[in-house]
Amino acid sequence: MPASPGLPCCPPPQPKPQPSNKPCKTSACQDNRRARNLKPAFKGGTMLALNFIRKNTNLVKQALIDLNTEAPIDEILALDVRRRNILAEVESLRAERNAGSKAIGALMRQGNKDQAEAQKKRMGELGAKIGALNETLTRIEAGLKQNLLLVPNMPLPEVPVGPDEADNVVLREHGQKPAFNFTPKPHWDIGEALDIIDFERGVKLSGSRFYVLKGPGARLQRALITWMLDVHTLEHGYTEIYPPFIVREHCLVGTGNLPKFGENLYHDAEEDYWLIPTAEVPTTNLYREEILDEAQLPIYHVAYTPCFRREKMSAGRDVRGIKRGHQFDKVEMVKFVTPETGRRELDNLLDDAEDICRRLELPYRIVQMCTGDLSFVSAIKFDIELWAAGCRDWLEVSSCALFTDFQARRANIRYRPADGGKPRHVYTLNGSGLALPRLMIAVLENYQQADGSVIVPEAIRPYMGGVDVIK
RNA sequence: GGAGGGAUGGCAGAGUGGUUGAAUGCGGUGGUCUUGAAAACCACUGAAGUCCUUUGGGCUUCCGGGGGUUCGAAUCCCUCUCCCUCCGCCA
Repeated sequence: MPASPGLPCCPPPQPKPQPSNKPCKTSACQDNRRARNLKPAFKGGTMLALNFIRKNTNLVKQALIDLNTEAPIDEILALDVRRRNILAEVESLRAERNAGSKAIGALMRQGNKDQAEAQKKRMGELGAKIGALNETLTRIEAGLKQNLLLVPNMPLPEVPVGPDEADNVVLREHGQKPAFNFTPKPHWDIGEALDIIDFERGVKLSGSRFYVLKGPGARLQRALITWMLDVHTLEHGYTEIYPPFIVREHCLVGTGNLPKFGENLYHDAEEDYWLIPTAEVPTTNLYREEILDEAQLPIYHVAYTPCFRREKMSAGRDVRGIKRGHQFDKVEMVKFVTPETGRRELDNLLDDAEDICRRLELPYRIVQMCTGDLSFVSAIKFDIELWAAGCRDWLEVSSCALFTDFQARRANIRYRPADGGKPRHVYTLNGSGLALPRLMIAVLENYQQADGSVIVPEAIRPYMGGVDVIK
């Protein structure tokens, strides 16, 4: 089944490497006024999704079954019919009024007052009619918009079909799980023994699911962050972004976190300020409401940010250790590409994330999400899971996904094709590269020694200020 | 937080109620000229929606967002947002 109206049907061309200091030619850089005064994203992109639903209703409904979810498709189609009927009527009335009003101007200039007055009266009546119809139309369009925002992305044909995570597919496994001649400890024991993770004081400050990193523990995390940013920027061709950690609501609508998943977000009670749950949100929205030049694509960005999540939906899960907190750090990669290159770019993105695991010499595996475990916005998604020897668990440290034009439609991110044709929506992708707490867990647990110390992986030693072993 | 000034097409910048989707300049595209190029000249140059007898044509909407006045709004009124200047506060 097609992922979207713009699904690529032929092998994409070789992606071009992105010069890291390419001059930024977006209109936002030339003049940031437009980027600040945003129109609702509805009129542009989302209408194309509507068009797709209209023409491929059966495909969409089958996709919803595969995704094991629901969306108000029938309501959308009904509203769509009403909308177009009323629109046709309103527009022809408007055309009539425009012509009539123009005639008034001519009559006035001729000094023909009586006829002008009569015409004014007729146009006034027309105006009332238009006003009433328009009010109905506004209501219908608002309803349509709300419903459309609840429709998930369509999975690519290659995504395995299954109702839940049991049908996810482990594609491959890399590296050797470390062998120990002692019983490896979980990271919460290692961290406390080395006095580099302070759970009690974290809870004292902020409650459950908070912790404090201390000394070499804090340094280890900082080293990993800096090192990963260096690898992605210096070797993988990404441009580093330091974005706001607080965004407006429309950004979260753009990436698909809202309106459906607001319960997992922190936001200001008085003002429209939301803490980001991932760097994906500000980074993807960087180019919202813009039309880029095709020559600017692909754009590769990498951003380090803290992430804030309420974990309402995972209450009670993973309460021990640092696996799942309300605040965590992450290095995130985001790509903006042409539709034709989207699928290939995902493989490259995944490889860029895997590269981090390989260089740290950590055992990992790649899991492909089946339809039932795909996120709301993803068309196809691969997770990277690191092996943690202490808790004997595979930890999800990265989710690499292609969103096709789903986010681009919601955030209205487009590009003008090099041949000068109509603007098209870009494809967006992202993947963690990587999430810090779980990466920390894997390092601590896999690199632990019998005496309780932890060896610092060679790749990040230059970033550890001479510390090779945490003891 | 207080006072004032602003927001127009890719950019600059006119436009204070009636063929203004928007002058003019720059940029861009195509053409004429030229051995080639430049210059000059000519033409074209935004987005979205919708309908039709759909390689095309019609209509509607859009001059920061929303609302109002009017037969008719870029133009008048209200409101919000953002930018700039000055004062206050501050990492």
